[in-house]
Amino acid sequence: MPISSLTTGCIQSIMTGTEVEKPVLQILGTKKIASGNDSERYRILISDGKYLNSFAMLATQLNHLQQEDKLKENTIVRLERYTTSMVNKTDKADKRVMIILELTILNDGREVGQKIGNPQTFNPADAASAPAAAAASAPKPTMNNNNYAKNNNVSMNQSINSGHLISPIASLSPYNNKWVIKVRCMSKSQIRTWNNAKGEGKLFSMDFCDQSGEIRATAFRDDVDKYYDLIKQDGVYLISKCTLKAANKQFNHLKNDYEMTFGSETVIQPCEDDNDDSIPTVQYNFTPINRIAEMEDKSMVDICGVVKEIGEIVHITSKTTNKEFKKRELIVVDQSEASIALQIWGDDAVNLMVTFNPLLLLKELDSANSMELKVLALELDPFINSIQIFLSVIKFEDARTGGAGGGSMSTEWLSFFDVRARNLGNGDRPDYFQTKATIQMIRGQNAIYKACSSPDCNKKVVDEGESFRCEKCNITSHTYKARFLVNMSISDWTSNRWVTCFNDLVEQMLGKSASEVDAEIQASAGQEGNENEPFSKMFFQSYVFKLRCKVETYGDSQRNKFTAVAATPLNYKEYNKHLIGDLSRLTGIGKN
DNA sequence: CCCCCCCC
Repeated sequence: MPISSLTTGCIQSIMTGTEVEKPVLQILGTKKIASGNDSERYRILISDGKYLNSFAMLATQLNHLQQEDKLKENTIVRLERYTTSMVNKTDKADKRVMIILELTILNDGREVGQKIGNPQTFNPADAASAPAAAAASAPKPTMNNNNYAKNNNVSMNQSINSGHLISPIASLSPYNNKWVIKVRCMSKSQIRTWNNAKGEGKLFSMDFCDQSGEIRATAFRDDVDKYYDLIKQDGVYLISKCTLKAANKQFNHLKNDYEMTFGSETVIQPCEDDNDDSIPTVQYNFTPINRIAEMEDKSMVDICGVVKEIGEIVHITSKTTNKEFKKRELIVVDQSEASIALQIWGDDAVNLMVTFNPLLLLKELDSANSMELKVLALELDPFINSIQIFLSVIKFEDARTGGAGGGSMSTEWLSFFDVRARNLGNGDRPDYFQTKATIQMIRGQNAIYKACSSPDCNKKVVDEGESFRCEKCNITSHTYKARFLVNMSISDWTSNRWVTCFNDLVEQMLGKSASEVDAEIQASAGQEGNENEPFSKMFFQSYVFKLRCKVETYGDSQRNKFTAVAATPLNYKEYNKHLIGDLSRLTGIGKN
């Protein structure tokens, strides 16, 4: 590879505001800028052979280059994209810094082996006296047609801009409050309230991006009302006068050392053109679903998949905080032919259906061909809105162990033998596992109970003959709601257990509602010994049971109580895949 | 100024 020649003298043009397209420069050094936390930023000493520029920074998305040691001394690079920004220093003149957004390495530092030319530190004061010389020696600098750079020169709305140029997110810091950023909203949270020792209030936060990076912003209290409806996902905004502070990396995974807070001074102006392609849309880095199990707990992943199953909205009351939650679970599959349960909480779970087309999505169940999935996910229009949800950065709970908090499809396969051998059910929290099992026996007696007729209450009522009293709702009604609560003995390949199966699962397995069965039983009242008959359809059916077990104490005896939380009809293709996986793990034969 | 992330 011949050594590339540098764009001699271009630093003068760049640092005085003239844009040079794709300049070729030599790196003479890199330096990590001290920062208060584990996020890094690198300053680069860069040369055009004539001038040195030490006010160049690497956009954080390029940090990997430094970490991979690709920016060694003497390396020659071509800047594919960069931007400059005026940094205001109160005691001195404004200073221009250069932020490198994208570069190509032309020659390795060792290959070049030396500093090219005898570059001198560029001094803007000198430039004023001799501007022509450098421009003449540069190989035809042309105006940079890069959109981002162009935007820097667009005359912005004076009301917020006060004549300042658009700054890249990467240049924001707590020491600089004279800036306007032009950003796209990548995501917006729900409104959340808090109530603690320090007081109460509400907030929402949103993540913004531009070409240089990303940053989180949070609005509190009155600002929530002011801005919540204004900020829309994918919208482009001009924003100024926020407070910056160090980002708390524990909760904020964006690539930025800082995060910002809206205040009374803050000005936000929506841009007319949300399609402005100078401001990037959300960038994804997809992880195949079958790799998630290998990742560290609580890792952040982007996934690209389609919905295989859509759960109902479930209302939950937290046992620790007594707070009400709404949840919906989706099963998502991707090209890796793996699936994972995706939990969607709060209003997101409710609003999901609005843009959802369950028919189209469910169609994938039958033609689960990995090649087709990709095309459908990316190109079928009705998918796009819903798919966006999965494309977003999604936090999966412990997908590996299937223990507390695991998604249903990531639940560990364990036999009843394993469960006993591992002493499961003895912890503070219940244990979850799944096994393929066949229903051997069903206890028909008391398989249906009379539940409170209020829609959200399933509590067993006190039967007062003519009326039914719910002690939870404190109401008495003349009607009740029949619900299943079935005990059945199920057997896997190692052993059998009595498990409790709640209403929805039994209705699903039986294809009949508890009310229908209740009516049948009433109609044939008096016939003894036929209690199991209504359930005969379920006998000897096999399912993949997802089970919860927890040791409970009854008087002075303890018993491991098993409850079915899901029963999926056997999909032999999938189950065989699991068995083949076990075989290859056990024997080392097969997969790599 | 939040920082909770729930449940079966």
